[in-house]
Amino acid sequence: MTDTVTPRSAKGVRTRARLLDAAREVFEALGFLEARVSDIVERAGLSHGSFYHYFDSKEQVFRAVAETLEAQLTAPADEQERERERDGDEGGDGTAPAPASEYARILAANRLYLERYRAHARIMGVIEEVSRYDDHVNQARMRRQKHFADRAERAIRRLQDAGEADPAVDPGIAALALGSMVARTAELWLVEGWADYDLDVVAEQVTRLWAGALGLPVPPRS
Amino acid sequence: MTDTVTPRSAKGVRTRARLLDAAREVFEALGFLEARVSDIVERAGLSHGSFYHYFDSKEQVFRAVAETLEAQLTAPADEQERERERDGDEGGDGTAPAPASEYARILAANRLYLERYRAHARIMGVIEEVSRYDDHVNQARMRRQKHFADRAERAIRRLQDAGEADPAVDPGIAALALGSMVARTAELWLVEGWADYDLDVVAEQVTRLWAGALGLPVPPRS
Amino acid sequence: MTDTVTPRSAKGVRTRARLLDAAREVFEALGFLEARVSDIVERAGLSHGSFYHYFDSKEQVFRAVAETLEAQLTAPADEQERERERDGDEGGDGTAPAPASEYARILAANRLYLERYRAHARIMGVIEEVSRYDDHVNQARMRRQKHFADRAERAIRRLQDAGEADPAVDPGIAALALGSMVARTAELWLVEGWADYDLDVVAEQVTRLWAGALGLPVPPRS
Amino acid sequence: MTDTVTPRSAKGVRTRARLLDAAREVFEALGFLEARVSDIVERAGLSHGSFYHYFDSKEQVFRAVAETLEAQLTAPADEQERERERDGDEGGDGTAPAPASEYARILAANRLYLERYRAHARIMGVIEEVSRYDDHVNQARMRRQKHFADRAERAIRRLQDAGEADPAVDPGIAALALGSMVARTAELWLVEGWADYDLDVVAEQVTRLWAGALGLPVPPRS
DNA sequence: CATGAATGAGACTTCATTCAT
DNA sequence: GATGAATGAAGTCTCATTCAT
Repeated sequence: MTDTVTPRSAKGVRTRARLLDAAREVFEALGFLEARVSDIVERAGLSHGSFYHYFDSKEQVFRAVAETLEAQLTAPADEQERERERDGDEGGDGTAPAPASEYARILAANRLYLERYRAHARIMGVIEEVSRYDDHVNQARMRRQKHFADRAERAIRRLQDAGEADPAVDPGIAALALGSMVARTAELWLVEGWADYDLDVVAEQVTRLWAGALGLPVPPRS
Repeated sequence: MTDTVTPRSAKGVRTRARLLDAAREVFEALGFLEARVSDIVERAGLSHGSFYHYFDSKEQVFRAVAETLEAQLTAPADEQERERERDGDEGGDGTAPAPASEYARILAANRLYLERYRAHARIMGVIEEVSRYDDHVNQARMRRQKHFADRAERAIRRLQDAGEADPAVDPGIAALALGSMVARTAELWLVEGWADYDLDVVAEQVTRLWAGALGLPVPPRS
Repeated sequence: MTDTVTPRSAKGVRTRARLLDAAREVFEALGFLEARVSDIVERAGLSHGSFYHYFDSKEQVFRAVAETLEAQLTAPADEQERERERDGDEGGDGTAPAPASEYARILAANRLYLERYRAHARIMGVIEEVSRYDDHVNQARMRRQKHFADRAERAIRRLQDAGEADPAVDPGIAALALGSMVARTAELWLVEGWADYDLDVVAEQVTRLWAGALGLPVPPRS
Repeated sequence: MTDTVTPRSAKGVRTRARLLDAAREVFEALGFLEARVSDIVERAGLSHGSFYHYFDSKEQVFRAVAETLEAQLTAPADEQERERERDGDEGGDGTAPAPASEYARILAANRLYLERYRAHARIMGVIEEVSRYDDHVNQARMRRQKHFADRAERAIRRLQDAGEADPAVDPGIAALALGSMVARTAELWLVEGWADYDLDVVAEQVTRLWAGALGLPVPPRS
């Protein structure tokens, strides 16, 4: 009944990190079920004992991997990401980014989501897998969905109140549906290999659909 | 390596069907991983040997269950379903259904999809699970997605050619995204218990979003 | 507890024969352990039920196959075999066979043994296999060995009494050893593929060794 | 698919050895097919897991057991064995052993083979069994045969060149046949219980036959 | 005579986890 | 902190044989 441990020494911190890295790589390569603790410790160059010194179980190490991801997905954009967003926004003619229209705000959010998803596509696929049979992971996934849905719902209400969005739209259902649209499109495209699209194009298209769905004005053909 | 068998007698047909039914029920109750072959044969009142007389493995029986489902989901609407569609369409005031406007057609398809999904929600959730680690099941799932996406893509092109849908929309991406919207909304709502919505409302809302996304006219608030 | 049956009708006789033939072919192709009753009935174009109508078990059908073989191996030479023996005996110069010298008699017996072994090499290999874990089959094999050993022992005694064979040889041990020599040589050569020898050469060589071992005169280099 | 392991610690070495010993004993008592992995681990006082930590399968542990045996059978005689050889050689009258005549050399080799075979008769019988359906084991057995046959073949050629052995003998076939004689005699005598002979007598007799077969001088009746 | 559906005991094997060093 | 040997529960699958029709 060795209790897992939060490392106290610098060496312990490094060992734990090695295990986490190895775990992520193995899960990416094999999925959760195929991955064995042996694979993880082998890749980390450590022993079984060390693994269980830092983690309770295979499930728990996966949760640790997944939580890191979830945090990264819902974090506010960092400077680098805001930079890329401006680039993607300026269109082909090199003009300055549009002022923060509603459409532009949605586009920025969608781009950010897709970029992050793409950066971690493999492990996102495994999270989709594991969330089907691990409650903890599923709850984390649901929290993320809710996070995006709540934000979207508030935005829709605001736009309806401002007379810009179709008042016949149910903000709750619309937030669920539009978030689902982006999330599953990302999965099918980036995990399942649905087709070989360009990220800018996909971001623009889903944003166009999103805006049109709410009755917001959409830009003409670019 | 005992060869599985296609039943040659009426009794065999019945036994195989009993196993399939039992398997579906067990998978619905326990999910794929938790389900044991013992559970299935116990419920079917048969022996292990009988199971392996008809199926190679737990995987294979699940594929058989899933294929039945996939076929049902993509089949054309039967009379009963068309009946329900007319009921759902007439709104709360008992007026006649709208003539087959584009909106009405999309609504009908979405209602049908959601009704069928709801009728099999449990096993649909398990299919989502298994498709993450079984290639066969995943391919069947992908075929279903493609089936819906192709139909949607053709419809979008037709509408664009007729000058009714936004020509700036990419039909391929839009078909993927809108199909994803409905599919994942169904999953989160009916499998994950996202919220307790009314089917008519959800069908109307996703259809409104779908139509708006393409730039089609949407009805005013009902 | 269906008792096996000695077929009464002509049809039954044919069915049993089909099963025996199929069994021999399957055993030759797969060995005993790998062979399944399913393989046998499939090849015979019959059902499991039919198999157990005529045979008690997989062991028993093998014993039936083996017994047929054993009988053929120990039977006196038929006309055709005596014919071949004369051909092999006459050497390259077409002269008449030598009169029945002792050497010639031993050669004839060894040739006959090797020819029969070669004609059934596959199944002989399987008999060697099965006799290691089936008492019945082993006893049959031992009876065959004893049959040859007894004959050889009597011949050795006779030759010793006639002052032709080395009196220091123990007839019992020599019979065992020389029989073993021919039997295992046949197995290694014809079943294990030890080398690609000519039957006439092998027969001549083992006979030469056999005769020399007993102190009998051997012919000079042919 | 857990990788088996070469023990890294002294304890591991001991455990692996315990398993090997237990396996040999169980195989001797039950034969290969009847032996279960459970029997082996029970006798070793270990768990199933430990077994599969060191061996892939029942087949593999048998191969390890067999390889040890094969090595012992083909090793050069140790001091103790040479001692016994001298004892056996001196005959009943207590005279000194003959100088290393060819006959004496063959006798020494045959005695050694028979003694070793007798010391491991049970497991040798099981090796004969298993080699009929396990390619690895069969190949090891064939290597052993070839080892003895090659040695014999070289000796025969040497004797022929020296004008001592019958030049009409084919060295390859004779080596196969005489090796077969000793090997199968040992099996029938020591495994199948053919008769209750004395080892010295059998060694002397097969050597007498062997020498006579090659046309070498054999000692008169002892 | 023939069919083929049904049986069921039991062996092998995996791998997450524990524990002595 | 680290090692790796040891554990053992649990589940899949095979196939000879039986039996109802």
